[in-house]
Amino acid sequence: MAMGADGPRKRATIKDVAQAAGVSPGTVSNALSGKRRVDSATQARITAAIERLGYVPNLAARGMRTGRAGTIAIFSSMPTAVAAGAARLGFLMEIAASAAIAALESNTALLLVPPIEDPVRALSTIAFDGAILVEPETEDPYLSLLAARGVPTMVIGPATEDQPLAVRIDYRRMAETLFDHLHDVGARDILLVVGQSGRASNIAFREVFSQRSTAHGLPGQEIVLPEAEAERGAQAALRAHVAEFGAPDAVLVPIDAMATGVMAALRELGLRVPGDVCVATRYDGIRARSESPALTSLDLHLDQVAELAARGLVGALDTGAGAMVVDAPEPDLLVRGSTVLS
Amino acid sequence: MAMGADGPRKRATIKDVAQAAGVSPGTVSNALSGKRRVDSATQARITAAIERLGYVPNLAARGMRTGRAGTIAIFSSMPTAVAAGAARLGFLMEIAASAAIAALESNTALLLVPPIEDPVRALSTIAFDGAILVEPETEDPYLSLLAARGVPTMVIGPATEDQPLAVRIDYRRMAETLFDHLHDVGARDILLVVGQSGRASNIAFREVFSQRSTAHGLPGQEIVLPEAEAERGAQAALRAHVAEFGAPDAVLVPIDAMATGVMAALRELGLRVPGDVCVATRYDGIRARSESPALTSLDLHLDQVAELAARGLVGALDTGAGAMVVDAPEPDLLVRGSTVLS
DNA sequence: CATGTGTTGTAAAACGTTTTAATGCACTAT
DNA sequence: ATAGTGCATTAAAACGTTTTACAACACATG
Repeated sequence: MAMGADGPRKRATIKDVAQAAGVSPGTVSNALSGKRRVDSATQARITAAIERLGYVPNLAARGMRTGRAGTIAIFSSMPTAVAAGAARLGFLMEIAASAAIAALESNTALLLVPPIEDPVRALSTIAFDGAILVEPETEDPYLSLLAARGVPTMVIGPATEDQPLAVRIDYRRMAETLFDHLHDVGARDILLVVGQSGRASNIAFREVFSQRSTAHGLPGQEIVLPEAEAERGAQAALRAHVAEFGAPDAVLVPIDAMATGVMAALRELGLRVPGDVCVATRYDGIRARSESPALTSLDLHLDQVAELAARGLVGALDTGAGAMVVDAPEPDLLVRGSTVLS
Repeated sequence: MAMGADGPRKRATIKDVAQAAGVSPGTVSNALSGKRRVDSATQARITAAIERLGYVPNLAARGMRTGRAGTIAIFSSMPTAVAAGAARLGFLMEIAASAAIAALESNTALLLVPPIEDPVRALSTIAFDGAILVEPETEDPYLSLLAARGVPTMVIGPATEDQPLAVRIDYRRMAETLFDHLHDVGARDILLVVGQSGRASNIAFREVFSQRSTAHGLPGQEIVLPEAEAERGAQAALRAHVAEFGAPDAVLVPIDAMATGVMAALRELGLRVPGDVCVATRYDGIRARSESPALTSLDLHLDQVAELAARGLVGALDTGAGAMVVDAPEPDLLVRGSTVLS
């Protein structure tokens, strides 16, 4: 000791505080956490010492002892979550922003985990107590990994029986709202353009579309595409469809990247929106808004959804409660220029 | 021990692995980290044991020993960062998304820390090795807190002498590019609408605007507003300005929320964009794109900026290098319908 | 007086890793 | 033979908390 001069002062520890306040480390710990009463006089001495020494708890040490990291992670396996440019700001980021706020109010920080090639490595590199998983697939790799590791996981997505923590999204309701709007504005030859993967939202949209079409006695044609080349694929597919069958009255295209492709194809073909063809999509994101005309879509109330998810997860972690399933708020229709002349 | 049945199996520790492989914990640690050579035979036994026991390192324990949390945090004190709804997806989130990807490639996770009332609490609740600070103010509370705590902090923002880690943003260049574009499309009576706070970007825009206006012999009027009520304030101020001075040829309004207000006021006054008045803003975000016509703005290459910042910070943490200052890529003009008829 | 009860405080163990200094061991060079 | 040199490994000491079991004391109760 007595290391002389002005080297980078080592950070004060709880021991230093204890010594300065003339108590034991355990007492300081109790004073800090409030887990046990400490005499108000000692309490005062301790807070004074903390102040004077500029003590900041070592969170790693605390975490090792308590087994809590004080963080939750947000994941998504959606390939679109990592789209380029400003479109990167989609669904996932909108939820993340709100979840971060809600989490921080519970003294928990949010880890942003982008989709990467090697989920396993991510999970063993990053310390977190629980996870929020956005729109898991049917056999989602993250979900099974997290389950195997026993990490409490809050799913934002489809309702499943065996998922104890969830904010349930009603994709059928979305499909119904959009379909009915198109029908209301007079569309009869409605075309569905939808993703191929087994995601719940694709399935729900196809089911509802088919049911509603049958019920109204409409043709109900659909184009099913792989999600990967969403924009380009949708553009080409729509072009081909119009060439073969002529133009529909309306296109219902839940995935916004595909909606961009659809709009491009319609422009290319000289078809007017909404004069010749109406278009509606699901997520009111930057893509829907940057189109001209802007696309009719849904307000999914993602801020509320995120808050429910974050609070629910943190609550479950704190109380040890195993299950908490709530429904997302009902989506509201946002009528824009792509279905109604402004 | 011998606790009978099937309780929730305790997670395997490095000791268990060591025992199973017939070596000491230290050797397992070395095998894991690669910090020292271990014989390939023992290496194999160890990896086998890890596999068999499903061992996952306890990151808190590791962190305590190494003093590294394996995370970096991203902050911003910008009030606009927490705007409501989809507008929440601004600048900050766009940077965060890209930074998260870059960080994860270096085995570092990104903590999303929204602006809150009590920064001090956030800093002692959350464990992180370094920070990315977006657009700090002149006397930024976060910056001084982080500095006081000795946390390496990468600033994305204005160039300052004493900041060792930075991705420098050239706000003057942005102002010049936008002003010159407005001048090029024929605007002569250009109005600047800008924020009141001491943020570098406000200062740069005012300086450049004044210099350029003088150089060209233009009136160069400006409206300076508090950032808080950006949208409403800009709308009212522009209305008043037009009432007093008549309509300008063009409005240069760097803050996108204010640009929204300006557009609203122009609509209200029955002025056509770009026929009567051109409008340009700085950040090509959701607001700029959702306007009709969409607003001419700048591509700031935020993905590259974020990558530079994240990599630079992680590099500095790893190597202990104290300084790393780089320039952000030059912004590119995005000409849209608000300055040129499409 | 003996016993119980509640309140503050303490000492020491534990959490699971990494790192340091030391140990054996095989081999080479003197 | 002796010393020197690497190499692979180990034992044990940290890292800074929280928690457990216990002690000391004051006070009330029988």
